[in-house]
Amino acid sequence: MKEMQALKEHLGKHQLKLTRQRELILNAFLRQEHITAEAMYHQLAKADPHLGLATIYRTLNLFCDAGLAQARHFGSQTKYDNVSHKGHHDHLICTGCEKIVEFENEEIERLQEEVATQNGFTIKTHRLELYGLCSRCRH
Amino acid sequence: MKEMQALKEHLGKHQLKLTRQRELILNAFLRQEHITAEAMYHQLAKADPHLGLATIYRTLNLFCDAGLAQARHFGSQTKYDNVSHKGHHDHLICTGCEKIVEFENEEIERLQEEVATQNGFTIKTHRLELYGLCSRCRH
DNA sequence: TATCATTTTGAGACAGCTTATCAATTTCAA
DNA sequence: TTGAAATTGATAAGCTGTCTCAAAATGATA
Repeated sequence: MKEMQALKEHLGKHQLKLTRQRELILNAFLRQEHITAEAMYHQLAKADPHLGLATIYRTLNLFCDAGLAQARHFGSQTKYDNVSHKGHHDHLICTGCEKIVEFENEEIERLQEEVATQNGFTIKTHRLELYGLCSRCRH
Repeated sequence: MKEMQALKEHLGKHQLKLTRQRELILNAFLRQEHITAEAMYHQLAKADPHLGLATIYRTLNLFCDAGLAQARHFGSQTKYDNVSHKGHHDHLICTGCEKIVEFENEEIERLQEEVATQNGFTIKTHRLELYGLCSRCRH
């Protein structure tokens, strides 16, 4: 599993340790496209009733540092996106009803690469969010 | 000033009143491209030391309802964008040295509109961030 | 201009989400 | 196996934003 390898590499580089909790949370996280800490807390309560919410937050933030996850703030909550499902999932967000529609557009991706190259950058990940009103909320 | 007109129109339609505070906050807001409630609170402390933070929040949210402002959640804070400023730029962010390069790409913007239309959305604003390494940090 | 129902304000209490604290536990290199 | 260092769990604390409510301001009406 390449995500586990990536995590181990990050841990090694930063004198961090691989724990049972981190493995557990990573496995659960990889099954998601995006999830909140709170949702993961409830989801993992069965597997480990003593797993603390703080540990979930710490670990998800660790995944962000390791490049496995990306935090997205919406409303008052933070959603953690699974980066391995991403790059092909940008978001259309309705500011009226908070509905989120995922989309992919290869042409946009290509132009992003172009812009990056022009500026001497090598893209690792990106975030594209379009905010507006869905057809229902426009009326 | 057309923003003041728009505000008055909105107030009239909703049985709301024009107050000294709302005028003060609007004038300050129009000078900004985007600002947080907290920042505006400090900025206006000189003009009116008794202006409450809750009033700032209420008023900025009112501007959103009136279509003058657009709230965006950024990190743990909410930024209120001045809708009348349209010089929008996107960001290239180096994860090595945290350098930020601003760019604009009309083609990407056009494609965004296209995607939104296909999904029945009307875009009000967007956010595009490309994360990667700049030429210096790649080595 | 005076009246007065309605809206708004300011100050602080409150609520939701996230992070900090810290003693106890776990990891992992030696 | 040992022990320094990192991590955990439980909870306190912090931060941002909203709610409450008595007092003040607004503005339609007379």
